[in-house]
Amino acid sequence: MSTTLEPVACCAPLTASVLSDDEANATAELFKALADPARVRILNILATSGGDAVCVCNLTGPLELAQPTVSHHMRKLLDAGLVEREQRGKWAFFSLKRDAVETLAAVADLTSAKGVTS
Amino acid sequence: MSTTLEPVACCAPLTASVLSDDEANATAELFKALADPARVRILNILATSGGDAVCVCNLTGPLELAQPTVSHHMRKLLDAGLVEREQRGKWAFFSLKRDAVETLAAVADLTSAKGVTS
DNA sequence: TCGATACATTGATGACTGTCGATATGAACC
DNA sequence: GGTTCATATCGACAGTCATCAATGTATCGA
Repeated sequence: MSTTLEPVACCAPLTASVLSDDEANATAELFKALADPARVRILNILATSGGDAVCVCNLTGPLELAQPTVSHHMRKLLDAGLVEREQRGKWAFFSLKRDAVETLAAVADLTSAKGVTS
Repeated sequence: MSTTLEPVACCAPLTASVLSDDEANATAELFKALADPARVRILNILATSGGDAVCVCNLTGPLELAQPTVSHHMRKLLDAGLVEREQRGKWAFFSLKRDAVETLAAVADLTSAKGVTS
């Protein structure tokens, strides 16, 4: 009965499907955009603003960060496709991009149990 | 009619609830654990292995990374609470931690529309 | 006990990232 | 046109991170 309990070699063929480089990179990039407390707070503010766009001057205060820093973070979120930018006069308004957030939720689920879906 | 279209000041009171430092940091830490292509692939391999634990020697191959590097990534995932470690003789087997993945999915949803529940 | 194997840890290095002051851009108002 | 205000970009700095060679630790087989 020692055969099944302690395999001589653990390195089985590993039939699991491995993500392609592009898929893994894209997923990591998406998570990188969220891997910072300031950006997490920004997205939370946007999410809890009832769908309305928020201008940068409304973010520097709660975040306690300098204006260039906030601008830097907004660019990251913009590049990741998580937010949208809309110019209103002097002000730049940002809002959550719905489909991107759905993608995020999907990827989070993908991490848990995808790759075997039919 | 110019009053409502272009506000003199955009900086409204901003009633949105701001995440606490601890909450934002914890969320960012969780995403940091996923902000790397290698770790994304590792989780995907663990997820697609049908719930069975996978040993490190099954990871170095597909990941094309040196053994210390894989060990480094496993520690990150372990610290984030995303995986569990089980020693079987010489081998270290890792498996996905179910509740942690559920937390991840919850946080991903939190980012989209929490703070107004109830 | 000895050698081999699997994995973790250390130390070093190169690359990336968050932060902010200074400056540039651009729109609104006089 | 000139001034003011909101935002973006640049440049610099400090801190973090991914990577791997070398080494340490622990387990198994002989």
